[in-house]
Amino acid sequence: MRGKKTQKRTGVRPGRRTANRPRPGPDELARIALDLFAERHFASVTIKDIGRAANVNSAMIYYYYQDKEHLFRAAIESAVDEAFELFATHCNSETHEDPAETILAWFDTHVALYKQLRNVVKISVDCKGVVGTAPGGMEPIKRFYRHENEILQALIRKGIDRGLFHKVDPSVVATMISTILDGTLARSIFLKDFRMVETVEEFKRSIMLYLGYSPLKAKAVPLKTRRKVGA
Amino acid sequence: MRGKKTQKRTGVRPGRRTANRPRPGPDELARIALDLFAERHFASVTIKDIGRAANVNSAMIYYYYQDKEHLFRAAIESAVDEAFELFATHCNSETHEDPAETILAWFDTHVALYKQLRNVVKISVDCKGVVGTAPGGMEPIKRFYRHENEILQALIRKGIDRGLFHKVDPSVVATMISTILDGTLARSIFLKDFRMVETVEEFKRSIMLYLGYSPLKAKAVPLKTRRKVGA
Amino acid sequence: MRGKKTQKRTGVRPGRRTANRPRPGPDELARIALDLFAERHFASVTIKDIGRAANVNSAMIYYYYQDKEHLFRAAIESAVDEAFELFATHCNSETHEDPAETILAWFDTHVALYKQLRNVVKISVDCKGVVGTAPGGMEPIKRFYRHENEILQALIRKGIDRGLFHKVDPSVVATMISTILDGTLARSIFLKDFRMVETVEEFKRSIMLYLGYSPLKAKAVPLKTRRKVGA
Amino acid sequence: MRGKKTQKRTGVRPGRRTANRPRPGPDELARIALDLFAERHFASVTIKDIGRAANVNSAMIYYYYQDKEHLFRAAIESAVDEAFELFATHCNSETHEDPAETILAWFDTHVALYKQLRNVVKISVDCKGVVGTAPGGMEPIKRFYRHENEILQALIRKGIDRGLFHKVDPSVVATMISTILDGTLARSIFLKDFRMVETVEEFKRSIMLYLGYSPLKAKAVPLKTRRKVGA
DNA sequence: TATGAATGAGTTTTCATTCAT
DNA sequence: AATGAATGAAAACTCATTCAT
Repeated sequence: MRGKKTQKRTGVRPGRRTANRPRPGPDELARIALDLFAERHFASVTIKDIGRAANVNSAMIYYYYQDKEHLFRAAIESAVDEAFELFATHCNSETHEDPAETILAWFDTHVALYKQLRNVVKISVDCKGVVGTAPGGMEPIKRFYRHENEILQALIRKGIDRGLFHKVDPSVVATMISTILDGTLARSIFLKDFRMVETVEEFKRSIMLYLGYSPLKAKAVPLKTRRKVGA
Repeated sequence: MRGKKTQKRTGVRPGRRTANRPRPGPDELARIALDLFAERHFASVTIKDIGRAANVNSAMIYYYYQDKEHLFRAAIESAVDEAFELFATHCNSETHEDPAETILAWFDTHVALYKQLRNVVKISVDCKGVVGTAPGGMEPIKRFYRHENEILQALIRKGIDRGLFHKVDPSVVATMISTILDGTLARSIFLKDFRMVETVEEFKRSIMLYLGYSPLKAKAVPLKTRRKVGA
Repeated sequence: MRGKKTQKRTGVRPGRRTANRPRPGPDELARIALDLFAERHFASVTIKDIGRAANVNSAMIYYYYQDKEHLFRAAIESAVDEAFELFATHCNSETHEDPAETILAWFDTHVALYKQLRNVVKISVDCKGVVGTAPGGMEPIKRFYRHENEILQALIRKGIDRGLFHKVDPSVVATMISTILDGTLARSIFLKDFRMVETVEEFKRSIMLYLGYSPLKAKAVPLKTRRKVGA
Repeated sequence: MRGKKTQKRTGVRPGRRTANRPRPGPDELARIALDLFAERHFASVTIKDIGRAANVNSAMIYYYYQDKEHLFRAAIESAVDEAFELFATHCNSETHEDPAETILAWFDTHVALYKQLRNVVKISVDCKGVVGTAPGGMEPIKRFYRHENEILQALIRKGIDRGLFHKVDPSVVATMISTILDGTLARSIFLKDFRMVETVEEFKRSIMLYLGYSPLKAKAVPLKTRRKVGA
């Protein structure tokens, strides 16, 4: 009991790490964990798995995070943040005059980046089972969908204002689009033979039809920079 | 595979604790397990949980099932079977002449029974993480979606044949509907404030629009050859 | 992930135990744990230690006890019960007419059985640090000391009633005796060279002096008509 | 052994965070650790706890102490030293001519300072479980009790010499007093409703009775400086 | 001196699974 | 069929201790 614990342990001693590669901090950890949580499930991913994936001693995880669950929450936030960044990038790069085009590009973005975006869906589905009824547990999820909704609503409102779309309820249509994309991402999780591109292409058409949008109307409006008039 | 043979359906059997309720056989077990798996997750549900929920000694589960994973597979099948039954019931009760009406009723069925039907979505999302790459692991899921697709395709084809719908690709539209419903069910899992009824109502409108369906056309069709037209 | 868990583990399989010796139930477990807790400390005793001492797989402890702390509580109760039994045996066997003799025998009992009785003291000292402020955590301890106090008070009252003792406050003297015995037992824990027998002998003398008891008085009184002789 | 050499007592030293408070040296560390060890238990107190309590990076503890156990030993010594200081203060301030008064004051000191003094008891009880059979592990404890015994013996001998006390065995009575005080301190640890003042008051009376002391005898002796004739 | 980061060796606890009866 | 008891394997989490800086 006494001296036994004092003995120098042979072999590798703690406290080294000879600068192999940039050691992951809490954020990298969360991002790495996200991938695992999205692929398997909170309960199926072990702390050691995460440590291994991050090339970190698994005890380090507790240095940054109180808990596996706290890490999970950080991972959710990470997923949401990542999605927000994608959205931001999208909104900046795709500054079409025509809101319809932006919406269509929105669909395309989901197709192109479905691997990242479906993480949000996967984690959302798991989330309740993990955080239970803990206060604020579902917050990031809600935040994500609220944000997405706002973006879409704004676009729809813009289209209506310009007389490009029917006078639909922007909130409802935004939810429809979001729901369609959720369904698309969900499917891509569990159905290997899901023809995402093809299906999304039809969804685009369907939504435009629903909005009463025709490229003709858009063309009628004289605008300076107009690229890619919807195929 | 699921051990139906072993199950005695002969009502109350002799024994000590007969008074309480008939001992659950493998099928009941799978159904009970399904609820738990759908609510939490494969890895978060213990065999004892299932035993407790089924009022059965957890060792008994191994009498019927080789494995927790085998039970899971049975649970999936159970979910799929249950969904199929709902479909069958739906198809029989809702024998509308007009395929559009049947499709619309299809949406309504999902709204009405979303609690059962979303189990399929939830379990589908989890499935890959549980059965991994095991052969046949995803079979029931695939079967489910194939079946749903067939039903929907048949209806769409019928509509096209009767000139009620545009000449769309039945397979694609079936997938669209299915995807929309998946999105709807998925959302209902993790978004408490999802306005399912409202949203689905618009989806119905949107799909009908996409199919080029108007009630007028349907009424225009003469009534004589209208009994039991499709199967 | 799939079949790996199904594989038959070679070597010893769970579920046997070929009737070597009577397997300890929860009570034996608590008693065995008591010895370890009394010797070391709650936090220094591992569940494996207890399992080893009881010749039981340490997971079995969780079959009977929710928790290490619950086991500790059971161990306290076990210590208290054991002490109560000793007290009961003592009271039955030592039915002296003279309460002074019973009190003196009480000291002797502590000397004779100090190894068991000091467990109560040791565990009492540790207790607060383990159960914290949990409700009812200190209950058994309190119960023990209340019980001891009642026994001693009754004896003192008897002595006073018979005119053998001064009119002291029975409650206070009972506490004094109890405190002396605690001190004695505590010392025996950490001082190897503590001369318990000798010291207790003097304590006996001291207490009798304090009570104003002399064997002469006791003997002087004829045994039948012994009611309230002294003033 | 305890690293007193290393400690700078030169008030505030230069450095960054000087403003807050002087960095604790090994002695302060030991004293702070003592409080924690006395309140919880060696094994329940982490090095980080101690660092936090001392407002020091826990790694610094290893700068002063080889080991957690070494720190514990220093804490014991600290407790013993602290008690010795109290004793010394007591002996100096309470220089009664009459040894009985000094002994009575001794009891009072314990009542007044029980919070510090019971640390010794608590740690003594824990000690064996921590240092095991390590050589010299129990030394400070033994030293403490030997010292206390000497003080008390000297007083008793003085009383006997002056004809104030019966011719008792000074060693035994010293042990009795010490044991009573241990019992008192021990109780105060685990029994909230222990009436210490009241009980100790009776112990004082009891011991004086045992010693055959009466204030009258004391008064009979002419003495130059006599303050505070026992109230 | 000081400190943040790192680590190996536990410790408690859980659980699928099996066996004797 | 049924069940209580048993077990090995792991998982989450802790912590004394050490190292680079």
